[in-house]
Amino acid sequence: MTGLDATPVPDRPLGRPRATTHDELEAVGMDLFRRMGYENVSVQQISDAAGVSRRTFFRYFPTKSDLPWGDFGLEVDRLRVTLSAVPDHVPLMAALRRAVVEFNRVPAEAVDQHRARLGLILTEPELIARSLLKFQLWREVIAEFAARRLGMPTSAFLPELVGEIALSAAVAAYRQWIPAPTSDLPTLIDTAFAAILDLDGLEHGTAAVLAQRLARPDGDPA
Amino acid sequence: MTGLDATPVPDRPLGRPRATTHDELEAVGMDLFRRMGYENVSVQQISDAAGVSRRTFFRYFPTKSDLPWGDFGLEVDRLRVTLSAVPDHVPLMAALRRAVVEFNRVPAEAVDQHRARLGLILTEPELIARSLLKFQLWREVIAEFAARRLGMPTSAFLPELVGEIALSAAVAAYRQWIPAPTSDLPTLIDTAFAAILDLDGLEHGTAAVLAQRLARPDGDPA
DNA sequence: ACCATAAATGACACCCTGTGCCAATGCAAT
DNA sequence: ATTGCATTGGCACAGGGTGTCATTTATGGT
Repeated sequence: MTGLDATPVPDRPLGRPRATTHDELEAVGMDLFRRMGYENVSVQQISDAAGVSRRTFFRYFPTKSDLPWGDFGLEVDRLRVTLSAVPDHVPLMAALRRAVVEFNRVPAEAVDQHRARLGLILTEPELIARSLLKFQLWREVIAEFAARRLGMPTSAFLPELVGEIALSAAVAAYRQWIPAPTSDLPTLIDTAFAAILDLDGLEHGTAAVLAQRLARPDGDPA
Repeated sequence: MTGLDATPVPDRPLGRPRATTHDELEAVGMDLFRRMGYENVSVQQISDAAGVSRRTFFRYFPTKSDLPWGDFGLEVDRLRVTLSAVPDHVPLMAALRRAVVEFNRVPAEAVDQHRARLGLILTEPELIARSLLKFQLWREVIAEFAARRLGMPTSAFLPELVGEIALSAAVAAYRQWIPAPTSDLPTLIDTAFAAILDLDGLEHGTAAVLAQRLARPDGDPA
């Protein structure tokens, strides 16, 4: 050290260097899950494949079922930021619709990986169970926004209901998207919101219109 | 037995008599949960308290987290029967609204117990997780009905979405009802449906009307 | 009375997840 | 070299859940 340049936070401040990363464990784990099925892979196997002890795995992920979720907290923050930037003149449901649609727009090259992730999450029973816990954060962000708009506390009935509804739209769209490689997730979600905003119309022709919209190749002339 | 009456299926056809029942295990378990907290009670403790081996517990319930659900499959069947009896001229959402409201009407003397159950289910993380699996059956029944009405397969987008929406209404209502001993569950659920059917109106006065409706003591002059 | 049959129980062994605890490791600064 | 420190790995342990098998407790026939 020549002692001139100040490196107050030199990326590894102190102590023994890490033996792995969240990303590596996640990659190794997802690979094993895809090849052998989620419940046929033990944490021991993942740890071995990553060259790390079982104990260390649990220092990076609180649970085996957290693996497929990546850093979901960050994603949720992204949604919160998006919503906080919405101008006041945009109606509540329109704002949510747009925000949720954009939240689920993934780069073309990441689509397959994302589908695999969600497919696992909404297929494997243990992960389905876990998803409700994870999505609580997401719902909370929606509820906060609705609460601001309606002038109520976040925990009030209507904000929480709006959070549930938005999540319903997303999850229903996920379920359709996962097994259909040609479908477009943002379009599905937008359609879900359209349906929700005209539930009473479904029996009177709206359903047919929406179904036709989904049948089109990709463009979304709404 | 004087030996005259024919009993072709005498309730216990053969073999060693059962040492316990679902109801007994459930009662014993729920009592322990209430006094010590769900996660502080082991299956061993429940089994001991019921005078049965741990192994036998798992012959009656597949999981510790299934205990608070009673015979949910039967409840779901009840909902299915209700819906199948709805005349064709009743609009889709009106039928669901009514059916879900009635499904959640419990006799006055069972209210406290039911609240305790749901409170546990929607409070304890492990049980929250389990709830999604359980409610899948419930959602499926709603989706079946919507599918019939819309002339689509049950697994189509819109029927599944309607199932999600109905569940949202119920769950949001549960969450408000649990910590509020004076609130009325059917009224909350009915209000949730009212809100869902007029989401765009929430910002323009509907929210206030609904909130006021809930503030009233009990009667439901809709 | 006796014996076959059948269903449920209990005991045991086992694997897995998740956690607390502590000594060993590897790197940086002194 | 020594010290400081975060991370690792090993170990023991509680608890959930499952497969297996001998044992128990009834019924029904002879």
